[in-house]
Amino acid sequence: MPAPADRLTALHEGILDWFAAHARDLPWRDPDCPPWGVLVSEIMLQQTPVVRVLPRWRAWLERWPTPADLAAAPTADVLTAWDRLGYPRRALRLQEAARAIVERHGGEVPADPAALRALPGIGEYTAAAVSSFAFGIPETVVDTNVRRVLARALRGEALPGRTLTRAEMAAAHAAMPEGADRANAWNAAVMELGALVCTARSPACDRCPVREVCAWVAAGSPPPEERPRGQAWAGTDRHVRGAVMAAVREHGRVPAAQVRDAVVATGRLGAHRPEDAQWERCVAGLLTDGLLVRHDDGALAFPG
DNA sequence: AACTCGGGGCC
DNA sequence: GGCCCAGAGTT
Repeated sequence: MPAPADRLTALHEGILDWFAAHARDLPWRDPDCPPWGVLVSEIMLQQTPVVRVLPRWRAWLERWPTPADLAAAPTADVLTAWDRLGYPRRALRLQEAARAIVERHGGEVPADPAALRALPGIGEYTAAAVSSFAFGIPETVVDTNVRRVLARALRGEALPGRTLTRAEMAAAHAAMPEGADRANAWNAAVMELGALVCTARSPACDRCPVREVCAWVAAGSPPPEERPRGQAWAGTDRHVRGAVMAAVREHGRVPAAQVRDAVVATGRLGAHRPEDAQWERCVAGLLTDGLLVRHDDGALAFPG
């Protein structure tokens, strides 16, 4: 196994060359894609796989090609267009961000990571990603793919820890190659390697360009440690909230007396039948979150 | 640091 | 059925 500095050099060459040959042809990577398209893609890709984002992203950019277009749209249209991408509050934040871009930045997506970070729904990852991918500013981009690739290649760990630490960010920054162009390519390349080869469950090490210098492979590819159970799904508030949103998407407006029947009729609840308290908690939460409004007659609908 | 917040496809 | 996915915001 090489010394750390040599390993880093080998990783740079191996991953950058691999990316040049194997990168997916994603529309938001097109040099002609405007920063707005990159921003929309990053929001949609938060916790949602590429294959599900692609069709929604195309329709979105065609319908709202600039921040000003989205800022002026009825929020109900925005939520409907979000469709089933999940976490619909992201759609609200994206429209709020578009309005802030119009008000604070003259309608142009800002390049500065701090200005991006100040927009609704944009955290440390997304701010860095937009700066790097849309504007060529070599910020340190660390998503779940980057965390996993670096955990394996540099530290020999099967999977990264539960939360991103400052030490991990510093290590990711230190691992970047010199030069803005190479650093920006590196950001995309490590993510792509994690998405296509160095995957969470069944990494394709036989196709990996850097298996010779990977600390995890060198250690014999030890299995990950037991991790605490993730959130359950069936019957949770998230499940019920999603079904309520689906009912409103399908009908546009759901009379108060028909809410439960309409939601059950979506088929999304399976066999689960919420208790009164859960119905009320979920609808109240959606109203509080601004994802629904209640009309004077009690009917539920999307806002605006 | 731990929690909530969708949804679908795959093992 | 559990697990994972280009995370963010709140507590």
